[in-house]
Amino acid sequence: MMPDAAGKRGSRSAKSTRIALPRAFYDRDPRLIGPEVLGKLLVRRQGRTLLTGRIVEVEAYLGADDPAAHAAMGKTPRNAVLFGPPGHAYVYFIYGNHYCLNVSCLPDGTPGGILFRALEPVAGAETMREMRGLAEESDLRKLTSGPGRLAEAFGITRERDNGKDLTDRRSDLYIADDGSPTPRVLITKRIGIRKAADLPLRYIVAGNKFLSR
DNA sequence: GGAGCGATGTCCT
DNA sequence: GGACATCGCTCCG
Repeated sequence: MMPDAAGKRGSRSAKSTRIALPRAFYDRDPRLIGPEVLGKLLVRRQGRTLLTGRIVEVEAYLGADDPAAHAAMGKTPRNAVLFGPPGHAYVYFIYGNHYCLNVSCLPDGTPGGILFRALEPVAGAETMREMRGLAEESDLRKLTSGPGRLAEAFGITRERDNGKDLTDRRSDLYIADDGSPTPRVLITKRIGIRKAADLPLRYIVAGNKFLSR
């Protein structure tokens, strides 16, 4: 008679409280989103298997003020998603070998994004291992600790996923909040870039074992 | 366990 | 033609 979810915390299963992060979450400065998206889940439907990873490391990329950002030089066909509405996947191919996943931030017309750098596997680790081509006894940390690694483990490619709406729970790729507590966050310099290398725009879950490097 | 380096596609100058 | 938001392999200690 009183369907008050907030008052029934103890009786809710984790799955029933798993909701997609809404578009408004992304309609902000990436520097605010970075620390808040840690602890959320990246969810992928891969055939019949559900792949899930907890987000433990991200980086913020800005617009014209950030020389390291793909958006710094203005809108091109490649980076157009960063200039579009918030909450969409920006996937690019780098070094001839790897895909990287970002989510667009800020309102339509204003560029910005968050790069996903590391996940902690939650469900579907066996499938992730197959996607990565790793042996069964290999270290779990090799699955998703690095932007190229997590993209491979989740089968993320530009062809399949670029531009996809990550706020749609019915999609085969979205970001979810399962109500888990906000982790303790540390902020460091970004990794693997030449330009603007000293800006403190990397956000990590303190002490997590699945960080890159 | 760390430095060095090759692989390799795509974009922009 | 060069740069690149990477990875995994060597080689060296």
